[in-house]
Amino acid sequence: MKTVPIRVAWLGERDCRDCAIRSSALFAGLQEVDFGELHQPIEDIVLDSSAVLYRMGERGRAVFTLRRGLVKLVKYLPDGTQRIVRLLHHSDTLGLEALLGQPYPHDAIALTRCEICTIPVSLVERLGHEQSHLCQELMTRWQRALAEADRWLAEFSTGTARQRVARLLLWLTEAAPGESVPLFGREDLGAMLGLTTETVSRTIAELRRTRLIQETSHHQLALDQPGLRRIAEGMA
Amino acid sequence: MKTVPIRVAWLGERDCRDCAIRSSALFAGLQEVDFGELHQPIEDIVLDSSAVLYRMGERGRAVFTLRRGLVKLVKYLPDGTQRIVRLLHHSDTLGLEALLGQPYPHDAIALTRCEICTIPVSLVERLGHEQSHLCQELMTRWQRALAEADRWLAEFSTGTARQRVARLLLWLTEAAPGESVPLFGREDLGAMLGLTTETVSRTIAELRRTRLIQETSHHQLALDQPGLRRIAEGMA
DNA sequence: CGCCCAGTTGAGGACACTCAATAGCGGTGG
DNA sequence: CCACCGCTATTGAGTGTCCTCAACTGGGCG
Repeated sequence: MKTVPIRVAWLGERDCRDCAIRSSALFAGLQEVDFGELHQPIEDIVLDSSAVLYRMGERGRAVFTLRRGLVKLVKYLPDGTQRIVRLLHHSDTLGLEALLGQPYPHDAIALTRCEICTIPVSLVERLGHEQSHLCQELMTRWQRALAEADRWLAEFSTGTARQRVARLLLWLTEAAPGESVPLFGREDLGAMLGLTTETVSRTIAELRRTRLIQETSHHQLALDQPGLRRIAEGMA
Repeated sequence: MKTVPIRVAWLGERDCRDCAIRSSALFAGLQEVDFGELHQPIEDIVLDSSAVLYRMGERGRAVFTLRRGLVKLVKYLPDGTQRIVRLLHHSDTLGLEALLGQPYPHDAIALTRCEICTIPVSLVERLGHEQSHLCQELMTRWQRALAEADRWLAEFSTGTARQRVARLLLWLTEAAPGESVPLFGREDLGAMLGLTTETVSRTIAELRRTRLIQETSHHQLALDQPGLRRIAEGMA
């Protein structure tokens, strides 16, 4: 269990009006006029892979919108082993617990280089009083998180190692359509799937031998999606 | 895959003012005056064990507060096997997805006899416009659900069969402190823990032999909590 | 009374885990 | 520039757990 120092590059502040993911961002429903209120404190940061966004137990003063990259949420069992309970990607929201004044319930750690919007809780609260639409938007975030959690449980903790790995790879293509799939460290994959690093390694090696996955460049994969889908569903 | 007919006993309508779990219920924060608005449409129903509250895919027009009993949320994998993704108990909220106009994402099925408040979505929406406090309350519900989901993943899908069963039994005592623990069918237990019915059966039998659990009456257990805790943490 | 379903138990095998040794890769320093 | 170190990934052998298939038991209910 090692700690990675936070390395943050400040991109400077920007206006949400110009944000590339505005349509899927937290303030999507607000009318133009509202943006006047919030152009100051929102900050846009970049995290390197394996940098820590926040730690479990920290009292949060911000929620985050993930603009680019992948973030893992990590829980630790009593015996010290870690379990990755969810993966967040483009346009997902992190740290909603802060809105309720609660400490963050996981470690949030970047799996790839990430761009992240930092939104102070105070700002959301201020807007929340006037904008009942924001409430709807927030609930949608919660709901999405919950749906992902359920799916995670159903797909990535059930079935053989081959099935789990196949499902995870397919999930990763869905998460970033068109882009090539990043291949994570075996330890992370194991923690996501409830498997040991050795088992994951063997499984990946076998998928490679049978040409269902191919490494196009450094830690980037091309998938045989139909083939993997057959495996994921247990038809192989 | 069999279907169980809904058996519903209508208790008649009642005023939330008198509700026994009002302090933990959805409208906890509303001032007295607000109750005038909502004494009509909230209904209080009773479900027998294994009755269906709602089915996955149904377009929901109500959210539910569980006043008494246990409810399972069931998802079905592509191959038809079922997985119980969460258990709900006293004062939990179900079907929040209906507030977003979405279909329910699971089957909700009573595991014990249940008392459940049915709250029309229209009512929540109506109140939501005036009461920003309600928004906070709703988010708290979402958050609790998510925390449970994460815990579920970490505790009940990891470790040996003995550990999982022990953790689930301990969870059940937490969920209803003081009361005796209900022992579910082996099939349900398996679906909760990602194990087969046979494995669960063997494990339960072994726990019984080693006196860590004892059947006090029909499907009711007394637990050796310290002993089970040792197993749950892997110290046995 | 006998059926039916749920639970139990057994035998055998498959799969994933453990422990351990090796191979590859990147970075550092001589 | 190359040798060395450390870390990650890979591979192997052996073991243990859980799954599968199957037979049997017992209680509840028609």
